[in-house]
Amino acid sequence: MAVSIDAETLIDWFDDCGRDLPWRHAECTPWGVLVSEIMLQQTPVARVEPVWHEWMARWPAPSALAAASQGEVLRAWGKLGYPRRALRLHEAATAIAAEHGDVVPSDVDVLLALPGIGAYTARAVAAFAYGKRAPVVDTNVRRVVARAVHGAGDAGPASNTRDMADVAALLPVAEGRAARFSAALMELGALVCTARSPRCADCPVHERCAWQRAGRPAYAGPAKAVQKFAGTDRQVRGLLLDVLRGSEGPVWKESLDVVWPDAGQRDRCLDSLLVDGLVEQAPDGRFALPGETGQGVS
DNA sequence: GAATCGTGGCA
DNA sequence: TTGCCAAGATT
Repeated sequence: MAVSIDAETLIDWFDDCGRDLPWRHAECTPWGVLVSEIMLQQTPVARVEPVWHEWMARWPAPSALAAASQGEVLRAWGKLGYPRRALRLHEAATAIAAEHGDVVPSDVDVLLALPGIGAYTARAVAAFAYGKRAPVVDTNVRRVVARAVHGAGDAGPASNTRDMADVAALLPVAEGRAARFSAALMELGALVCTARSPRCADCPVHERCAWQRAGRPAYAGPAKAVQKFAGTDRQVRGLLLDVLRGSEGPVWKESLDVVWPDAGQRDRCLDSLLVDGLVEQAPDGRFALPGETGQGVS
């Protein structure tokens, strides 16, 4: 019999200790929740919060974002990272405005059909914006479940089907409680059951924690792939895009060439940015953010 | 399943 | 200083 997690104990802790984040406020719209979830993908809360506020003031509904140009959206995305998220969110907003009456869908399968929305985000929106009962599995939840339920030091490689089944088995039956529990589970992983040095002394569920009972054994699974950054295409693409974000209009290639010494890698990255639709080239040969080549849309 | 895709803070 | 890590999605 697998160890479980007492939902009410965890929810009580969440009520007391959960962070007061703006997208958790009662007056936050489903659109606000969706924007937050996209921005928070692989990105720390502290970096997201100010940008999220700007976006909500500027684009309070999907149709408002849809009316903006891709360049404006990329500029407003700033340095949150993974800028393709911004383009996909723009696409999703366009679809929501055109096909869903400007209302963020509440159905998981409908959400999954939108660009940039995967297994996690679809269920997070369904749960946090609409109070639905769905297994919301992110990196925090996977770690908490690995420890509290399975007694492992950390989660192994992600397996969507297995991980969601694990979490589904923990969810309270009542819809409202399930959504609250999901938020609490994530928050526990973010604040207490952290990756590096978990604060077990402050954990509301440590009494029943399988990892605690097993003597907190070290993680025994396969080594996690460490992502390099320095010298990768990701870094070069970031440098190139940063030039365009910081310039008023289109720039000549010389302005882009200065950001990286290796011409081969530089050109390859510029090509990939063009392919991804993150950069456009004007007829005169200059480069700009999409929609800002000075040639109009038509 | 594995690789790829940004950025910056912190131990 | 440097490696690890942060509310993933897509191919």
